[in-house]
Amino acid sequence: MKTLKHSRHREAIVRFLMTRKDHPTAEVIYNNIKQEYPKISLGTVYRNLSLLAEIGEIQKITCGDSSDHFDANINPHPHFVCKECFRIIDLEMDNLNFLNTLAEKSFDGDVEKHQLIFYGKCPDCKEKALQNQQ
Amino acid sequence: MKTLKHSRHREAIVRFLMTRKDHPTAEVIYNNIKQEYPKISLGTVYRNLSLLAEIGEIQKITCGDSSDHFDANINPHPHFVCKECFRIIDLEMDNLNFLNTLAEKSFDGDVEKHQLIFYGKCPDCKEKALQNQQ
DNA sequence: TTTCATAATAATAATCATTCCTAATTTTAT
DNA sequence: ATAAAATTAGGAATGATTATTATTATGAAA
Repeated sequence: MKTLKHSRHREAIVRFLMTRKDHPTAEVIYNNIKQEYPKISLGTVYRNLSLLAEIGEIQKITCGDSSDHFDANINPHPHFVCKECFRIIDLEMDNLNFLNTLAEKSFDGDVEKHQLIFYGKCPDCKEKALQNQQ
Repeated sequence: MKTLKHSRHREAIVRFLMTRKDHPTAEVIYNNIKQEYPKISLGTVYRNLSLLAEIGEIQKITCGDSSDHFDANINPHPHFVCKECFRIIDLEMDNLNFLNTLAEKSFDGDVEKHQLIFYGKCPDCKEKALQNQQ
């Protein structure tokens, strides 16, 4: 197994990700890190994001749009995706681990984790729709 | 709004999808339909899959691997993805619509639907792992 | 603190799924 | 049958992501 060496870039990626609640894409992360480290390359961002997700330090979110999103909050929690503005919102719901147990009762496999994504209209877009009606 | 015209290809795609429980990718669907309609093009498969998903006649499943998968069963149900063989399995669980209600209580948006994917080891891979231990 | 093995990187090419484009064909309402 | 509009094949284009390679940075051991 490969031993990790310290990397400023990787550290910066995690640090940046921890400041954001909106689950940015690799591209967005790249553009932001570039301000601190102008020479960083997009490939480095992708490589480190994969690595970090693999070792479980961050979480990759695949919500159905064209790009993957990343979340520094590895505590299992559901997400909401707005079908209008495509923003991703963390939902604060009670612990849903019981779903894994429930799933395991329905077949013979081992369940380790789950990803739960809700789709609909976010508070902002809901509000805008209401205003347009009047 | 565009009115749909009848299309043998689109019909064949739906018909094929209904015979499968394994949620094939566009590529797999293409290779199978090709045996009945050798001149069909991959673009046609993609276009029709998008269209069918849009009008709600089929369902697109984005589970985190490189390709989208498709399901003719539009009745909401959770999926299981094996982290070893990557197969997708339908889970037969009790109705989980209450999750949408629960989610709506946690913020101000409108929830229309959800996608629930469990990850772990499928029955076959679990069995294989056991045999290798002995 | 030098040395050295190896991880990490920049830059860029390559890959792969998916979408777009266009001219030709099919469908269907009249 | 006619014509408008949807559908198609074939291939080019796009866009996200991964792979490649030569160079640089890191960290353990001497």
